[in-house]
Amino acid sequence: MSLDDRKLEVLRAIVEDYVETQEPVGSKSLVERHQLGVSPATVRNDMAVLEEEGYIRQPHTSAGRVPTDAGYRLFVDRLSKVKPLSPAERRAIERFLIGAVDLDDVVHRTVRLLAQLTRQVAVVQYPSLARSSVRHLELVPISTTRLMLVMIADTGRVEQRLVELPGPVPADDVTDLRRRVNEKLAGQKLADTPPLVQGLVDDCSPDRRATMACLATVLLETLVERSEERLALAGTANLTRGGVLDFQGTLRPVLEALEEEVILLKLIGDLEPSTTRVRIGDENKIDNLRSASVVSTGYGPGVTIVGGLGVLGPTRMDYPGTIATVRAVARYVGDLLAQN
Amino acid sequence: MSLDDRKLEVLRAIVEDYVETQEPVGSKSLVERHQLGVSPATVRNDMAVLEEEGYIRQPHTSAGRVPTDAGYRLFVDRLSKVKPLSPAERRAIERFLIGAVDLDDVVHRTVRLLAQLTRQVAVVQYPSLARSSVRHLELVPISTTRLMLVMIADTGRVEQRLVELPGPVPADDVTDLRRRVNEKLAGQKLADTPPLVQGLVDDCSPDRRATMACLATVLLETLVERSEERLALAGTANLTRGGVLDFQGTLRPVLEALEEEVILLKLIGDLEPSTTRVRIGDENKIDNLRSASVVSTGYGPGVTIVGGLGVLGPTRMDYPGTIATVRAVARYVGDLLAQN
DNA sequence: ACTGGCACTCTGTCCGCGCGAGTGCCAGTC
DNA sequence: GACTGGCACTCGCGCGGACAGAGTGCCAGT
Repeated sequence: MSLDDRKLEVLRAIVEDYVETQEPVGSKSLVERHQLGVSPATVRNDMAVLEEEGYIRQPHTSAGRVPTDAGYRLFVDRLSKVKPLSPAERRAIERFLIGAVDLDDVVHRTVRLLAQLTRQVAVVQYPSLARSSVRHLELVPISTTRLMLVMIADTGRVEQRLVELPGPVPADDVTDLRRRVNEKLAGQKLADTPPLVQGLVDDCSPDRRATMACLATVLLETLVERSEERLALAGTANLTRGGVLDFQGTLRPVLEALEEEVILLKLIGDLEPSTTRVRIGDENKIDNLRSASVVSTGYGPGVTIVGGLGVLGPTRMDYPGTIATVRAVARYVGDLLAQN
Repeated sequence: MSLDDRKLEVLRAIVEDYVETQEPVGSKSLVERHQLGVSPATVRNDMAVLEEEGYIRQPHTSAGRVPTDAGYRLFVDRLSKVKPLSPAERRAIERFLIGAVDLDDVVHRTVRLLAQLTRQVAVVQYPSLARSSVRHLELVPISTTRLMLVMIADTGRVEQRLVELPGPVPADDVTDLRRRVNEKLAGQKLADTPPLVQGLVDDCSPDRRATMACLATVLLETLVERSEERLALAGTANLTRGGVLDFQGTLRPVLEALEEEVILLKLIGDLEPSTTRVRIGDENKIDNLRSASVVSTGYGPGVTIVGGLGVLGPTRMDYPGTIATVRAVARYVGDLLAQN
């Protein structure tokens, strides 16, 4: 049995009402609040069908209906219209992002902005090293046998690592190392560097090889293995919004999930399609987030994507509004990065 | 009326039982669980006095007693013995901190360790810039009119900022700038730098003065104003431990407070006395944290203190254990920093 | 100074009840 | 055939009373 237009309309009404009131919605109140042009009894029949198809369910016999994950899915895919941002929101975004002085600042401002606008938990991934190029590598002597390696990426990220050298290295040698390393690696995509690093060691004169090998190890760690991504998080207090009603009674599992960077990255960091992605309830495949939805998208200067950002909230969330906000913020951040 | 030894013993017993069971403790169960050598009736009299003095209170008439903030205070100051760490905990600390590769890593591992050991929310402040010295300043050309300024502090912190120059500057000039800046500032305490920065501009030849002035502005921001401290946070999920019982029903205010870096810094960042500090309930002067206690201490290589760390939990917390753990972790972190 | 006993108070819980919202179904109507 | 009005039914929820249990304060006695 396929769903005709009115049934879809009923589903949309249920989702909208439920999101707003947080209470199971019944047939009578539904026809009162929306111009469906039919009687409650008819709506009831439609509801029965929608329930059979798995889009809505009753918390208890003889209570109103509540959308299921599948119901939200259908709503997001086919029923919701994009909600344009209010001018006030646009202004808020602009005001908030102006005046950011460096990458850290941009990321922090963005994540707070997102949390504030969506009134949900916001996550912003730092520009991914895997998608960055090396802009410059700097070697700073700390002591005779220690160097600080500083890598500056074109996305603005700066990573540093301490290098323990096998023996004392004179200042001139450091200068030489710095030159060689930069000649070889500057401008390269991080992903392409490993063979080049190996080349660096091979090209070295034997007496310096040990030093270079040391440096190479740390370089590889910094450039590749350690490309473990960084994140910023804000708005956890928003989880307490809907009372304890959302998240089936306890925030525990959600807070736990939010502490795991790996999990968050999986949620927002899957950057393949450049479009906005919505994961509803079970769809995000993480037990702790059974009753949470994630709206995420990629961002970057121009069309390239260097990182992800998104928000997490109860499945019962204002999808159209959230999607619009996430998109808008991502676009503004992209523009901001493009200016650098 | 002063409190004799037995009354203090009763208070200690009440605190210990309440912390453990989370339930108001009555006179009968008290004599059962502790060898007080007197009858419940006697204990009741003592309790009446303790209540009069404000150390305990009854949630409702005819319920057991619960310690007040003042009760916990007295307990912490005079009644609790330091609880030595278990060998397992010592091992956990060592294992956890070994293998940290850089400052970020140290801080993150520490904060997670603290959260795990105390089963509470942990906060670690990055080594304060205000207490650091400049180790090296690096200028990296990004474009002809842009420099990246990277400051490396002796505590391992690395700060970067973008400098917009008034006009194109040739590479040689950058080298010169770098040399001058380092000659003047390297090795100086950050707090002492402002006059030196001014000197840098004054000493400059007129044609380069505009550039140097630009750089100086950013330097000052980076070195002083922007000494806004950084923090790491972990273990928020532990807030949900005692059910919703702690924190009078809602985590909301606590989560909100935890999002405010300023507030957290005030809590753990007051580094004057090098001893461990315990702030109980109202004592921390923040409305949102009325029902929370904070145990914090400073850490640093050797005897100097470069930052603070601590944990936050319900006033009903295991003070002796928490204090011991916080101290131990701070000492280990200090040792770790000293090695650099 | 401590103790045993007693009356009292209060909370939490369980039960039963009635209300109201909401449903499913069915017969009737357009 | 699709929609509607009506009706009986089901449940969750809130309310009030009764009850058990824990804990107290007080007092007289040792």
